[in-house]
Amino acid sequence: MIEKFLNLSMDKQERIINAALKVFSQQGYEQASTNEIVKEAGISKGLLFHYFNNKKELFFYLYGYAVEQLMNEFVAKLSRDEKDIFMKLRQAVLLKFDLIQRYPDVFDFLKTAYFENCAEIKPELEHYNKELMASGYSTIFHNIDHSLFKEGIDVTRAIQIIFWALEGFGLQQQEKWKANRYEDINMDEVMEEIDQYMHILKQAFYRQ
Amino acid sequence: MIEKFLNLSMDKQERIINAALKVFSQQGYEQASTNEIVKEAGISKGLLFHYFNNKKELFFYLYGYAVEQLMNEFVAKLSRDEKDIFMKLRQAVLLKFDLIQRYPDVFDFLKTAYFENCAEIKPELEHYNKELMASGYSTIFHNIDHSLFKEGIDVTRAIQIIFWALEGFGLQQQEKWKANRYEDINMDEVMEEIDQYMHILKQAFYRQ
DNA sequence: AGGGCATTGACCACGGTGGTCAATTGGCAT
DNA sequence: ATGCCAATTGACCACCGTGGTCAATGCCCT
Repeated sequence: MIEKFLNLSMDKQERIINAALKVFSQQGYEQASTNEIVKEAGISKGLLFHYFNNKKELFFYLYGYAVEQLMNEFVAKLSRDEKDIFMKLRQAVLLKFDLIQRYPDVFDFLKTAYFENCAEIKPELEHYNKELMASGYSTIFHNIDHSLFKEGIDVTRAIQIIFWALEGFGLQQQEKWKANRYEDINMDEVMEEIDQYMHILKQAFYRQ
Repeated sequence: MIEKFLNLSMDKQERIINAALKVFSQQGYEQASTNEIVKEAGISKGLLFHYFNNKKELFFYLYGYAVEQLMNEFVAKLSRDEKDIFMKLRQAVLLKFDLIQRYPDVFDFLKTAYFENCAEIKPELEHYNKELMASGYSTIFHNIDHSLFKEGIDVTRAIQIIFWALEGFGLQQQEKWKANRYEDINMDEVMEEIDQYMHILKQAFYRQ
């Protein structure tokens, strides 16, 4: 079944994958129609169900693909031995923005999958999602040097605050970007803005 | 049409409103079925369409109701002359949690309405949502005393950070509460946790 | 008794769904 | 050329739930 799909030429695989990612991420599992997917991919309905037994199987194949595509790169590129939380988070954000720009549909798919509500897939999905988040967080927060912080500061909470600040900033940016296409974004400006926030927090929390 | 609805006894109005709020907030506009709403409200289909011309009209009536119920109270209770951003945000969060507990469905409705994607209502809705957020933010950030901050600090960004920290904390809590019923929550513990974060930020940003 | 509003729920046309399968195509070995 | 088999098509299916209607009924007041 699915071996047939894997024997396809790479670009045909990708055409189908991208079409499905797009439709699922725009409509959510239940609303996403296989009709729209095949139209978007430029193949016939029959062929899709020749490769995947049913909608659910297709969805979870995509989920696996997306996780592999994004998370593996994320975990791989985030340097394991960076001990400065600011540098680490800066790196993580940069990487995240890079991934969003390079694989917008993959990223969106994972995001909507995270909030998926459909009963048919929710339980299974929730389990995977938890693992995913946990591995992401551990990659970020592992091996952080607490001794760089001012004495008497609650380091765990301080780190949490730094993280929330970056998360908030990220969401604010995404709100701004809704209209624009990703290419038109001046990443230098964005990073400079981030660094301003980091600077404030560094002065607040780090030994001078 | 709708005058007939307004002439109903309060508790019947509320039964219908609550049913509709619940279904809309759980399923989103398009997925929400009028069948389910009337079943939940314990009335017949015909009656619903006797009060509201169509689904859309019902939805926007609910939206107005929800805004009135929540925002008016929020704006009214948030003291206009509090100049300390920490006190103001503490008040705002407390108020927000209180509203979530007292009107969970109303709150959820507004939240899902904010992320609504359905083309039939999105444009109109987006407009209202923007106004809503703007008025909320201005209520919070108006009349803040910048002179309480340490010299040389970028106050605007510092305030932003404080806000993001609280927002992040709030989201983290909501994640935790997903399982629990709102009544089982120990609000004192939550507030104490908040105060710990506030304390850290205060030390970081305020003149001592 | 009867006028008139509140209320019912069976009914409708419709659109779209996930999935199937007999028929066709296309490429390759003979 | 021929035969063969896998890749591919798209018309087709049964099904479901939808938003909305409307003739009929219930109920209350005069």
